[in-house]
Amino acid sequence: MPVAYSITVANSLLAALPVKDRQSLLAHLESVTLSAGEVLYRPGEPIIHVYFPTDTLVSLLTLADGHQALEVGMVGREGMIGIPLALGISESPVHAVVQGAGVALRMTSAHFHREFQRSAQLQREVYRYIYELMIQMTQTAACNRFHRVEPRLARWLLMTRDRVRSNRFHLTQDILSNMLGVRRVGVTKAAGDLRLRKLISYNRGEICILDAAGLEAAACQCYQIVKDMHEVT
Amino acid sequence: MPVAYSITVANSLLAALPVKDRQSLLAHLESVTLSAGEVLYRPGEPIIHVYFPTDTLVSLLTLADGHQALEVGMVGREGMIGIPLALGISESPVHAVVQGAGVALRMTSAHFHREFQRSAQLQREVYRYIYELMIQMTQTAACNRFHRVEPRLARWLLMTRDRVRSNRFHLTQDILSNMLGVRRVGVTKAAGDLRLRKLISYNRGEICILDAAGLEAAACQCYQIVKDMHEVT
DNA sequence: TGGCTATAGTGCGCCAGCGTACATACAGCA
DNA sequence: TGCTGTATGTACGCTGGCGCACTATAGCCA
Repeated sequence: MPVAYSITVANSLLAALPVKDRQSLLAHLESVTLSAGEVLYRPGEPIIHVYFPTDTLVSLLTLADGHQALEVGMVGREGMIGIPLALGISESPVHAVVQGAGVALRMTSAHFHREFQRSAQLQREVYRYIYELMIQMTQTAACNRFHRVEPRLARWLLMTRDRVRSNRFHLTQDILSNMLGVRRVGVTKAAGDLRLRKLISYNRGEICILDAAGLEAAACQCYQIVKDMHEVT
Repeated sequence: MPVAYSITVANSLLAALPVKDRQSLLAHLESVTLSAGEVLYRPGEPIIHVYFPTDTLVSLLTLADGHQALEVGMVGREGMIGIPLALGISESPVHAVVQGAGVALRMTSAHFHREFQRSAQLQREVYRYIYELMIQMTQTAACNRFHRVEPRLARWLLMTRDRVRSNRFHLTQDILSNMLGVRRVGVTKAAGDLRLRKLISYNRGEICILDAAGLEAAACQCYQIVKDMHEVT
């Protein structure tokens, strides 16, 4: 689908580009609707497109022998999927799975490569984003190691909210358990507790954040740490 | 200390550069001896130098509220310390702490910046290394989440061995516990077991790998996964 | 209307790792 | 020779999360 100029600002990474650079990207961008569960990248397979989410959410997942998946990064409107290309690598080290259905702008690897070489501004933004993603990844790693399920769940919901800019989203406990690297039952317990405290509500996958401030209090500090870094840098 | 050309090949990242590029770096490189425990970077503080380890080992550590440190990355002769500079950021998101004493080549941030702009080859190598580091980080994240202490310890020892190219190195259990994000006592147990199985020996911090193949068998697959990626890519 | 599937809730035994405290043991030095 | 600090080993109760199995409900479709 051809892309209107206006939609490019819906992705913060693109929005940060000067008008001229953004316009030059337009011709190669294509608007696609991604559906939940869709797998954008698999480790070892070549990257066909890069994606700039506007109102969708994508998880970066890694595997470990004999275990379920674990989310190591979350990408929404603030970033892009396909950063290996910016590092000169044409495949992804992780799975990229669509979490929240929605619209993203995409571009073939070849076009991205050309535009990337041409625009110093684009380079700057992408590298900066890689840095932010590394912060997110390292903090998430420590969080997964040390913190209890409930604070981690709270953090995850808040991060999702920031990226989809909505207090409601669709997510089953089963999927959540894969993100957090815990049993589904663990999510049931933690979520049940958050609901008891009137911080969230949910029903068959429809999650709603009722009290964002309260949820922040229930989350581990990792949420604030990553958020602060993002804003300061 | 002025640097002999020959030593530059001791760091794989530098060694991969064409002779010309490497020679142009020479003038700005300085050889320094790093001692164990030395802190190269602290989050929020500006990066003064970048480091190219030759026979030293540096840990990248992150903190989480109210907990000990956790290692999220390990850098030896195969890489460099200071990648944020390559991403246009002048501070490190993580602590960088010298684990194994030894020699590294270093360069001021300003010089690095200039050389980096000038040499497409250097850019290529550094970006490629960033990619590898991301693989290491994501795999480590999953490993820390899912695997037991003993396989993780085995993996850690093997990774260290690969980087210092020696079967002996100095490391107390206390330090190890910080790397793995577990109690010191947990390390005592796991290490004691590995010793019983004649895979390693140790005495007051002097660790020796006796049976590398056996240790690989005792380690989780994460070791091989990261290693394979490194070699294939 | 009934049956099927996806989602969520409960129960139970188990254990790795935690927090803590204390007991060695070795190494260097006065 | 003894002192002191560092490194290592042991013990004990606790608990969060695990694996597993089963139940309950809600939505969808035949």
